[in-house]
Amino acid sequence: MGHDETKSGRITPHNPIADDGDEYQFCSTCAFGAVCVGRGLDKIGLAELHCLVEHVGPYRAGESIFRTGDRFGAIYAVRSGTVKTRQVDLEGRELILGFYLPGELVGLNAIHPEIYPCDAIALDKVEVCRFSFPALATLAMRIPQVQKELFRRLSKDIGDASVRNQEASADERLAAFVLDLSARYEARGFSPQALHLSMSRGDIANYLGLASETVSRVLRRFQDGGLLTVDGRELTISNAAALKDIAKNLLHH
Amino acid sequence: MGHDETKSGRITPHNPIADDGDEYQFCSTCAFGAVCVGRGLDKIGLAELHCLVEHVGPYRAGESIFRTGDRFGAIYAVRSGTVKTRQVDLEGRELILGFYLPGELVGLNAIHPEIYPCDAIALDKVEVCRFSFPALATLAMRIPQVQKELFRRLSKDIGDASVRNQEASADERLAAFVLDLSARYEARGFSPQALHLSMSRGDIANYLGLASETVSRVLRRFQDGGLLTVDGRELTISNAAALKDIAKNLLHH
DNA sequence: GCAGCTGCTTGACCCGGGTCAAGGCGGCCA
DNA sequence: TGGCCGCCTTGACCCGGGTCAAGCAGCTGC
Repeated sequence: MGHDETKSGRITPHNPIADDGDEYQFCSTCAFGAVCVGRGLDKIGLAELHCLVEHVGPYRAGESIFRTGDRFGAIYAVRSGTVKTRQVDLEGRELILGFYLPGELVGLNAIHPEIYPCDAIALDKVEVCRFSFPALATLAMRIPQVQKELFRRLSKDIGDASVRNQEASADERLAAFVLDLSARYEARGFSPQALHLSMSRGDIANYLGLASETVSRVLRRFQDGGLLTVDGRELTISNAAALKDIAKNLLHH
Repeated sequence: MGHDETKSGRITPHNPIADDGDEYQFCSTCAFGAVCVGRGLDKIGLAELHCLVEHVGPYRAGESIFRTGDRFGAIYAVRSGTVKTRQVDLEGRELILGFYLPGELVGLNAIHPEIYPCDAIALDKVEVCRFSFPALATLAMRIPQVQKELFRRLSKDIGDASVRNQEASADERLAAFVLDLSARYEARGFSPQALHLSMSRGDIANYLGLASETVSRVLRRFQDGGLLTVDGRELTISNAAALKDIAKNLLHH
């Protein structure tokens, strides 16, 4: 990590901010940054991103990062832990919109209404990076990769949301949910087989449009069929191929 | 279109592009332009948008504007007619993602995969404006309103897509669908009471996750209850308040 | 005119999964 | 250590809406 790669004509070897190692270290733990690095954002761009980011947290399970109706000012990248977003309808029923793992962006759906349309709630100990949206938009005017990355992330969320709209059996939904989580963990360097479910069965059910009893029953059936093992909130996938076959119509890969 | 514009020092008084009336006329019929005007895009910005837009069509009912797997290069604004987007799954079943009325943007979900993830199909005679996305992104780097409008539209589509994910009864879905169409027509200057459904019952059913028989039955029930009148594909809303009450949990306004 | 087709409507039946209810299993605090 | 509370599981029952099937209305072409 302590390696300094002086590109072009850098001449301030002792300046900590000039230490690329530190930059990368910072960004390898900060999700959005990591993506930018991966996608070719250069070191100067990275440094600028670095300047406008603000570390927030840790939040404890149950605490809100933002709430419905708050004025929109920033998007958040999850650094550690898991966040859920939810709406509460007129009758007080909860509707889970999504779960966000480290490296994922929360709040993109608030740009349009300029008000957060949902609550973002920590499911466990959570740390986030806060990106002031006006500042980010301004940076995007100067750095094409930043703009491109924002467009890409926004577009991706549209696609992801539409996939969920499909009518599908409980088995298909759950298989797809498990595989989706697995792939997202894997993309972040975690094991794709052994996953920890930070959310309750009730949250999963709500998110998938099922009853929590159904989630229990289907998981048991999957376990009896040798597709996976569940022990409380620890889940181990043992036959990914079979799960993929069940979920094939929902996989957007 | 044969107009040439010299930006910054404008010195060509007889140049048709300098005629603001023409510009606005153009954009009042071109959906995206209209929005830009409404949101304060200045005349110079408008002229630049004008340059990169390309009129395409008319398409006849059933023709594709783009197809699944085509390389992403542009987004489309509907000028007239109605467009549906759909995916076809492995078993050949269709899944309707959305319907697009004049003034609405199609193709935003293709930015991320860089491949159109769905087909866009004309439901009747359709004309569109084609915006080269690279060109639009470049313009967005220079004109904040263009960038902002793109972010806004992308964000809005995320919110709209998530709303549909809710579990809801057939009555709620249909009431919300009718009211949504009504509001979108009204926003474009059409009557909010008397709507023409360009899509088949099957398409509506598919979009809402219902069977077409159910759509028929619910519409009949609504008609018997005096909420609306249906005659083939002509629909007249007679009791919007009652519909809103049925759909209240799905209305995102 | 009639045939044929496609989209819509209506009825009869049935099943996936929601609901209700009764435990079981931890985890936390006194 | 015990009692409580939240989460999870499992069983029994039931209903909304899907499916199947039959008829109907409007359109196009011969």
